[in-house]
Amino acid sequence: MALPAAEGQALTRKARAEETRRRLIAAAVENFSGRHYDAVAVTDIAETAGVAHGLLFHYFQSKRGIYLEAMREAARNLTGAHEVRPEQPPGQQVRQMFQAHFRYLAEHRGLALRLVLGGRGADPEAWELFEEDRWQSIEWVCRLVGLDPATPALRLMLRATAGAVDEATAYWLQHGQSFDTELMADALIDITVAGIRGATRFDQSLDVEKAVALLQQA
Amino acid sequence: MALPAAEGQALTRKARAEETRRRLIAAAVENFSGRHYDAVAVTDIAETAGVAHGLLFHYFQSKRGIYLEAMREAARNLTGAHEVRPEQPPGQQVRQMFQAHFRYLAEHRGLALRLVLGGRGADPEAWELFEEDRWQSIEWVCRLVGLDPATPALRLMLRATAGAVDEATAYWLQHGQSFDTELMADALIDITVAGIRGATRFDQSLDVEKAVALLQQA
Amino acid sequence: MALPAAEGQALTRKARAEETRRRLIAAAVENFSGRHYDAVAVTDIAETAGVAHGLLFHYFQSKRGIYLEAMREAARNLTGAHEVRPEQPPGQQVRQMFQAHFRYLAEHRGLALRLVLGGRGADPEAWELFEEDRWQSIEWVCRLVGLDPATPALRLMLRATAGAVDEATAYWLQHGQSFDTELMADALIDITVAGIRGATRFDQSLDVEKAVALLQQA
Amino acid sequence: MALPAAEGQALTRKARAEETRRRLIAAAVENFSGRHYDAVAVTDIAETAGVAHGLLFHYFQSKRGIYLEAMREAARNLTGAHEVRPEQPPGQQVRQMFQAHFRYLAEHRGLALRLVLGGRGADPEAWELFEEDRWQSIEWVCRLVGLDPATPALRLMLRATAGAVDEATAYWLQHGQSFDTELMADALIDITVAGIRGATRFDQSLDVEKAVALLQQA
DNA sequence: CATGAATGAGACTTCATTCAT
DNA sequence: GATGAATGAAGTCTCATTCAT
Repeated sequence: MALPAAEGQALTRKARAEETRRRLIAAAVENFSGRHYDAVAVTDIAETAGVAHGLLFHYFQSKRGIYLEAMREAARNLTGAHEVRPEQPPGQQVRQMFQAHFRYLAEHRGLALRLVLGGRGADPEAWELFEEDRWQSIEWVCRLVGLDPATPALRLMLRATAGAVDEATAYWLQHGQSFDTELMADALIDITVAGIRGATRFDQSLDVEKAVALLQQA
Repeated sequence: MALPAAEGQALTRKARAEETRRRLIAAAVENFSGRHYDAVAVTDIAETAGVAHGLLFHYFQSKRGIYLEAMREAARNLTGAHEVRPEQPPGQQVRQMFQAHFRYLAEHRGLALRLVLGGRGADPEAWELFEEDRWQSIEWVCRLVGLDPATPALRLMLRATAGAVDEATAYWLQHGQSFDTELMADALIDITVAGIRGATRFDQSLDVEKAVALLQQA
Repeated sequence: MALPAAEGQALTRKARAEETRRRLIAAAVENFSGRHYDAVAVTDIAETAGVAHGLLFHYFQSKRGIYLEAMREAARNLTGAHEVRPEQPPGQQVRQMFQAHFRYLAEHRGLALRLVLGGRGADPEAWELFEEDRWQSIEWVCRLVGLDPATPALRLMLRATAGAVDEATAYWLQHGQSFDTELMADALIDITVAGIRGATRFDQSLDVEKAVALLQQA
Repeated sequence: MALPAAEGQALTRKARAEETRRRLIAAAVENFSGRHYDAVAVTDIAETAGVAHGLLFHYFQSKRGIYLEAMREAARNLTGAHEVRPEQPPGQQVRQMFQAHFRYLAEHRGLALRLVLGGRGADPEAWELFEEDRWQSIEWVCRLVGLDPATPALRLMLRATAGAVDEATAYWLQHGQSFDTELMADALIDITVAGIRGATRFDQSLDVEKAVALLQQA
């Protein structure tokens, strides 16, 4: 009976540590969402989390360490928000994904504008984390509509299309979200279709019409 | 006889000063193209320009001062590179503009990837400078094909389209520029057309077919 | 029946605790032999010993505490290595002591070069521990050959002689131990003799010839 | 007439900077003479010199930078103090060198006990600076009495002898300098002679008697 | 106009030490 | 006895900015 109690205490202690760690990551996401890397001081994060700044080094070794951890966390959350109903037709799923994307970023404005849409200039290593997310979405769409995501021309055009999605999102967030997300999803599918069709200019062996039909099928 | 000599010297001094100033700005563009704001030290710029770092404050008051001046210079150069032949049909002019854009950024890779395509995260104030350029290009296209650039739906979609252009450019620069710029221009015009057409989803009073026809007319 | 069991456990616990303590001291000697005081972190020692660093404070109160304990241990070991056969003639015993000294330090190179021969600059308090050893050796030699170790001139010269022994050892360790230890012992006895004779320059009442004869008698 | 004035001012400015630099080095020597490397804070040195601590990095890049510079300065000064009259017989010159050595270190007690005699444990790199000095002295003595300083056995024994000199100095400094430096010089020459003679134990082809005679010739 | 010496705020990081479990 | 989370002092170093010359 003493043993379970000890175990219980041990768990409590470990759990509390894990909770502290989580608080630090959350504080980091919050701070880095608001200001860029160099403008955020380690002390700020510790203060936000309500712990001594030394603890941050105990858990993450360095400022960059917690930064990347925070970015990974943010990327995981964004990916997690993309869930769609797989039993629906492809066009519907893509539309749902776009809308989920808008919704999540609208709820995390700072994170959206600074980290997700912030651009490669701020921090290439962190950018890569979200870039990987983008490619996974692109490949998911390709598989959904039967296109080979390895085709260079498609990659170019779909990446360009993703840029359109990002800028549309940014514009939307910065102008009071005064556009209907359903219409935005549709309009961005239009652009995606144009991107896919445009790819055939580079690679005339591409057959995209079936994919286009699937995307446009409401 | 003494006066003209003095004037001559004054002119020489002024000219030399102007030359120093220019060297400093060039050095700043070079440095900020390679590393982000906080990673560039004032000393680095002065060293690149071959002057004492104190002089930089004489001309530009602060680090941020020379930074913005350098960004303005870069934006001016990019805009200047967009020149097209106004006697040609609109579609041709847009295509030429795209190609000039690619060409200039390919010749200024660091500036392109960090500053122009670097994203709003790196430095919002600098981002604004290039953002203004983008809007001028968008408005120029609108005027060229008879669209009202004040239409909100058009602004959203054309800004999204510009995002596609930027990401296409970035992808192109990062993958060995292994796509034909003429084809890229055509494919991006396809996307632009899709963007313009997509705008009608938000605003059914829009009539874009004449504009689309002008753009597509090779 | 329960009591003996409890006693057995208590003994086991005490023994295990003692073993942990020993492991910590050994880990401390190892670490301080390789790097100087400030370069060794408490965590390093705990890691080497395979325990939590908090435990170190339970046993030794402070970093300096375990440091001095480790130095004492090292000094004890060095002294312990100096054992000679007391039935032999004095000169032989001194020669044996020198050789034992070489042998022990060769087997504990890090400890030798950093702690024993490291010099008073590194840490005066630790230096004192080994310094005391030296004086005991000096006094042992004096007694062995019938000299009064309290004579100031002798103390000066014999301490100088000990310096020669140390530097000879250091040189030997740093040059591949490529000198025969027997010859080194003889040569250092020569220097010791010169030191003893030199003492008479300061104190003409000294009579050292009998002592010298004892030392030189092979 | 304006030009010389300007030059004069430039010189003044440069000279003042040089003076500041010197003050920093002097402050560093002072601080490092009193406490070991890690116990000295950059701020302490700056405070001693009466300047902002940032200036120290302007001149010496890092704490270690100024440390080594200070050691070099100290080594230079010690070497400079060794001047002897070259027209005198070798034995006399060696005796004079010893005495100059004592005198200089007596006047720089902290530097002597911590840096010169401080030992290799404190900082190997700094130790090397003084070690080089020692070898130069050893080679100077060899040349003076016609010995080949490359002989391994001689190197071993003379380095050991130098250890005797150092410890004699330390003992002397720590016991009120209550021994006549002339007698000390003579006694240490005795030890040196014993060292040189001892070298023949390792290398029987060595002929040292002429050198010994030169050294002993008062 | 030009220099670069001098300043000092502020950043990251390390680490001995404490203490609840 | 043993753990390791948590603390916070202290230190090195960078760098924009000022200013006398």
